[in-house]
Amino acid sequence: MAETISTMPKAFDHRLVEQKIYERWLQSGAFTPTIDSNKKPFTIVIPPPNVTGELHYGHAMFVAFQDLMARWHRMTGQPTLWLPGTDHAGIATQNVVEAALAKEGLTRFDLGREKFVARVWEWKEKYGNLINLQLQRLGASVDWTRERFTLDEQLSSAVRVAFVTLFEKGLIYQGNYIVNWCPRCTTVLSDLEVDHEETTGKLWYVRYPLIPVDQSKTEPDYVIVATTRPETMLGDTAVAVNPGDERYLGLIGRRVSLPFIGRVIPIIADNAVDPDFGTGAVKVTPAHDPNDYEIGRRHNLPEINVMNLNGTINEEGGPFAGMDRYAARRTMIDQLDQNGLLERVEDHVHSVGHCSRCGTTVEPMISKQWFVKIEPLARPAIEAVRNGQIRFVPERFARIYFNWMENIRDWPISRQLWWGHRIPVWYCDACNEIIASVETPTTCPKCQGSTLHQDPDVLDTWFSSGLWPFSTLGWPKDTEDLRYFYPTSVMETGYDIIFFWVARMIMFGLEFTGKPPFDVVYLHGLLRDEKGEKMSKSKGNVRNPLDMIEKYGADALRYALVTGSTPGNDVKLSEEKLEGARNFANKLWNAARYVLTTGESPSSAPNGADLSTADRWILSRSSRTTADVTRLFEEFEFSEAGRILYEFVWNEFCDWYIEIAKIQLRLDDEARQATTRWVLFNVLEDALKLLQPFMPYVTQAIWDFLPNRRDLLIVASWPTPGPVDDAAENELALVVELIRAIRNVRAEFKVDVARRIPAVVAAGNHQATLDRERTIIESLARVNPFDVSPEVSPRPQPALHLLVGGVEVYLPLAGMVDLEAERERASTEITRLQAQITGIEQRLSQPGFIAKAPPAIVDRERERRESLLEQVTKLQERLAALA
RNA sequence: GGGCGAGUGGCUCAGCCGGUUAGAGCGCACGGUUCACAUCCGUGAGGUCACAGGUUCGAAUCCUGUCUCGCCCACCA
Repeated sequence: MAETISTMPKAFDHRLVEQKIYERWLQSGAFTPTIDSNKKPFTIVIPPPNVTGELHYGHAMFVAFQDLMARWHRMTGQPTLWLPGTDHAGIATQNVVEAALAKEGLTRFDLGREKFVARVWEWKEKYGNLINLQLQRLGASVDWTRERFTLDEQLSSAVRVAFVTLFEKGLIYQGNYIVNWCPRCTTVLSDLEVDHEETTGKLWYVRYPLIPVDQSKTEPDYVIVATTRPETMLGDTAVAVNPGDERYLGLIGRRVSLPFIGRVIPIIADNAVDPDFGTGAVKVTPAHDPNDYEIGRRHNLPEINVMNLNGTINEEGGPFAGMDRYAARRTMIDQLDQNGLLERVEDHVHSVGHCSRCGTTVEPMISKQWFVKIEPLARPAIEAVRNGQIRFVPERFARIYFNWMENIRDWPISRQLWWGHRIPVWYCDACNEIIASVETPTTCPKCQGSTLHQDPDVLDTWFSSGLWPFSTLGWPKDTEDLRYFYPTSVMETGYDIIFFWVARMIMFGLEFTGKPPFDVVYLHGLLRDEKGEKMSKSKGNVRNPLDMIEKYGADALRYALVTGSTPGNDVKLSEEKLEGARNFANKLWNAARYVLTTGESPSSAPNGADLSTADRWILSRSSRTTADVTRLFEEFEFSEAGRILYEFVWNEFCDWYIEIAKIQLRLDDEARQATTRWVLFNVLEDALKLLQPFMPYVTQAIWDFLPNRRDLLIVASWPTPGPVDDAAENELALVVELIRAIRNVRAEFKVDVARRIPAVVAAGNHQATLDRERTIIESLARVNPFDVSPEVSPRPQPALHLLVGGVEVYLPLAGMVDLEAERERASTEITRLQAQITGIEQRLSQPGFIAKAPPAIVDRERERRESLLEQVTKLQERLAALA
């Protein structure tokens, strides 16, 4: 497969390689794991994207993280399954299709249920395919042979089994309760599907006429109540006051007449009433307010629903029947005002619930719905996290999870929608028996009647998503996949769906499989645009990841998404960041180009004694990087791993080792050349392996050029770190520092880049090192001659003077040395060093430091002081010499 | 009303289970077209780590409080 260097373009062009490489991955079968009972698998099920539309950046982020994990684990030899699929996304998809229909001037009712659902399926086909295409373009190493969709027959059967199981355990019940109702979607919503927004509304003070008991003139003739939703007064069935409120003591038990309707309703006492709010008297509308609902239940008040499902007033609303709720509100206020029943109006800031899918103001209403009794499911789900069976990364989200789970309320699961899993409940027309059944029943088990009709509602889309980690693997059947890959390893998703999804998966996983569905919940931050705004279609700041892939490459996008952030913290993505990542991919590409031009790597590893200091240094750095990246991956610190790889590749391998390698290869020394090539290839290969999870395309593209490469990089084995070589690292650090210092003065004194300057070095005990590395120093610092001896006497004069560690360098630059400036430089440096010494001495003399600080720290401080003092001495001698 | 996160060079962010001289990328300044790369190379400037207390031999890092920004939760008629 190896291509030749001559075909390697000067810059990495992702457009030329990405799709071909993906094709090869597919053909290789590498994405499909081989089940091996001797090996522990690594499993991630994808958070199924909604088939509402195309993927956006946020999806690209989870792809980047999950693919990184999958690719890494695959290379460590674990059978790795990353299972793809999509979510039918009930209300969301129904709404987008309805919106599309609206453009044709149609509603779903014009089509009817069957045809409408067919339309949604067409939509699903289109966007499901687009999503898959996008996943491929992103390089997702998902196992397409196991692709799932929440409405697949198998998954639908899982839904029915789950429902019936809960039903039979008494954990699913049907009831009339107050729920959130979206009048536009005409469906119930769970609390989570309601977004609350601070809104400045009005508080209307309305007079409710008291029914007189005697004709005494001293009593008031009405009670004033304050309301933000006057239209709901049509359904009032009481006025409530706090039992301790002295103002109203005499009125409790009295009755008022409800304006417009004339209904006579009692004044009751209830502790839920806050005497300090409004007038201290509150209208009670059990059918349209959650608080009032509770009060109503406590006092056995009638529950009068005054609204139709579309938000218009129903026949209970008397004169307002048929009007929209807001039109009714305006009309009622006008009339109250005209009749002298409106006491006053105030501005009032309160939070108003909106449908999270369409933005319509939600109406609390009493409605008959199916609910999951959640507490019995929540308890073990809390415990599983508390006892560490499931770990949240970052940990703080566990507290958020606990807080929600401990205050959880029953979950309304029925939805008055057409797109979704039909509730597996049938009603017998003859005897009204309720039949929950996995298979469609034909006769009523109670009366044997054969006229049955199915509940028209569908299930909340999250009901099926909650089963996803195991329904995708075959549950409720006891499949080989389920046995092998479940529980899954990591659930990687955004922190915004902890309640919607993560919590439900944990509850359902424990309930239905007896096991936590995953070991770790890794939560990435949310992606924001360069201004820090949440990306959303309504804001118009969503960009198609394909555009960015086209421009910068999938590798760049992925690298940019994974680095420069911490788990759980939001990420701002700018094009500058993508550019940087693209440049990094190109840097790697060019490093590889260079390595390839050097020829071929010797087939056998060199004898350790043949390695130069620089060889040993880069191999040691490579080992350290390998160990660090592996550790960071294990700790889910992907960003940090990406950063150290960047530094290693760019700053160590490219900036230093390759430059040194060029020198070593120029030497007339075949053994040295061979060794250098071996090191170049060796380090490059490991770097490619380590970067494969971040940048799978460019690394594979380079891999293809390496000689004797048959296998794909994706199935190469993860590198194991070799030994570290502290001696080599220290020696090269000195060499680098020395070269930098010389370059620094050259730049400062504007010495022509090409010009070689002489250097005289007093190396002290670094004599051997500098002698050995002289070729490198001469070449990279452009010095010649490079005159090294333990001590220099006499000192060159005039000359620029540098102090690097314990090494003194004299640069006798004819005509450039200004004695006064040199004195200045030396004394500035002395001042700087003295300040450091003073700092250290303060530390050392602080009471307790020597006694309490770890000895290693104390020793280090002492050594530093010695070294600094030595430098100061040298500088003082220098100063004296300049005088 | 409760909770969480953030505040570090011009910008975007690391570091934060305490310990040399607080790092990176971008931007900026100066200098570079020879043999991997101008999507580049070399050199440099730039930070009272939001503020105030405290703990400690030692604090960007731990504790308390304050301010600013963002987010989440909550049945504010």
